[in-house]
Amino acid sequence: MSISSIEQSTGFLCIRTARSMKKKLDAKLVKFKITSSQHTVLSALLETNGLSLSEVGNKVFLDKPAITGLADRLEKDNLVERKRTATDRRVICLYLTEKGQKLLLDIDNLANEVDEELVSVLSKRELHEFRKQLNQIWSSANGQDSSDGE
Amino acid sequence: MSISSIEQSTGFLCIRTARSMKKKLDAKLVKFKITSSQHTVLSALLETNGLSLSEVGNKVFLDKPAITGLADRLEKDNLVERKRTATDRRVICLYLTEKGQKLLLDIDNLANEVDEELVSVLSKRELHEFRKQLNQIWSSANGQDSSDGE
DNA sequence: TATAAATTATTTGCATACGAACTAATTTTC
DNA sequence: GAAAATTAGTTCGTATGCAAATAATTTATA
Repeated sequence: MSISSIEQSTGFLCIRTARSMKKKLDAKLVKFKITSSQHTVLSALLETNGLSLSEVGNKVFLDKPAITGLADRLEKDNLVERKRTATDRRVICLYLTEKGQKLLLDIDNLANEVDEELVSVLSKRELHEFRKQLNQIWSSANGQDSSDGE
Repeated sequence: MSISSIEQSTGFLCIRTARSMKKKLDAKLVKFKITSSQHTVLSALLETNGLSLSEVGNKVFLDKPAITGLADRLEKDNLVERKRTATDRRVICLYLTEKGQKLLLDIDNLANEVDEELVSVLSKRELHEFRKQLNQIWSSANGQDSSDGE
């Protein structure tokens, strides 16, 4: 009978750390009146301006309803724009507005700084390892790897 | 001028991985009709049955409103019980019910299995490093002492 | 001792997230 | 060419999380 303490669970540790990181990111972004989740969507669009909502979801790994909500709020603030495609009228593409592009460029440096600050306790080698392990876990949880079907 | 892609952000990677882990944990727990967040609260009480809501919050690192909500839902399902303390009538303590204790013992092994499964892509050494780094980042972000007893 | 300050839990308001069900549009099948 | 299946996005219900404001109670202090 193992009666595990919470800290023994790696899942708990990871969720706790992620929550903490998100909190810091949000705190830094609040002066720009966007959240970290919104920032990831904007960033995805900076790479490729004009993505369908589904494509955005695949990039930031969020479900459709979450993207719809994020797009709603970003559109309300005039940071993105919805445009229905002519060729396939089911598809709605998201585009950064002028305001959105400008905001994103302003934020870009800050976002990197915050990110570096968060992991500043790790050495370069450790950080490299850490990122690799995060990706390994994530890939196995989302790839065709996991032996436990369903 | 770095125009960072999302994957370059360690914060994003960690949040994404944590979300993925939480999703798996929740999927495994759904047959017991509790969520991973609720499970952490129950686990905290298994260690010490009878904690004030604030103490629970400190254990699982959630704010008071979150604990209030979790306690509401757990109480609704008769898994915990609220009792106001006589000595300090501001304090409300949470206790596991019979049902809660039983459920938690049933789950305990499963929770460990899921957790191990999630990190099964890492070697023992990597897992040790990974957990250490999670704790380092979390500690520095929360101004805690980075003395992880393990 | 009167009252200001601190503490504990709750409430309120906002923003995520997820699953299920729904609508609209397109593609596939027969 | 019409029914069926598929796809894209939205809506709805539930559960988190957080910040700020409230209420109740206790402690500190002038």
